[in-house]
Amino acid sequence: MAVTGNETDEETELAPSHMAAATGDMPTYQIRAPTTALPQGVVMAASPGSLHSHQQLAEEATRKRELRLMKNREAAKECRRRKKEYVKCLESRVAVLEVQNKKLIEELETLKYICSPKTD
DNA sequence: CGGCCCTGACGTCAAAGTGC
DNA sequence: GCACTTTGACGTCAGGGCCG
Repeated sequence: MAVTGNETDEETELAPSHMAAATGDMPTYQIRAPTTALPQGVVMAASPGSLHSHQQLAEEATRKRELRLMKNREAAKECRRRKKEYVKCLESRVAVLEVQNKKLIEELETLKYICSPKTD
């Protein structure tokens, strides 16, 4: 997956694509998986182009709807899974940055002390 | 342009938590 | 123990983006 030039090493984390559009600087966590096999129980349409009665058309519509709902169900699960992963990723990054920030503050205090003029 | 995928929003449900 | 609230997972819909 090609991430558009975000150079910081730790910036491989995921971000919602539409949020990325909003903020303009976050990589996407949307990963287009290769088209997966249909879950069990899915039967593909039969005989396109054959004559259809009203009932057949209705059944076809129902079948299509159920197939769409099932696919969307799976997509929603996957979407939530990725989102949780993304949040975890952000949380761990926050933890790292907090430690880093603390160290920098300590370093600053040390340098201030070293550089301060001695008054006695 | 139609079909498909992704995801935010919303409603529902069950389990866990809380105050009484 | 019970009523109420919170939390997490789920299914569905709507709408935008992508691709052939």
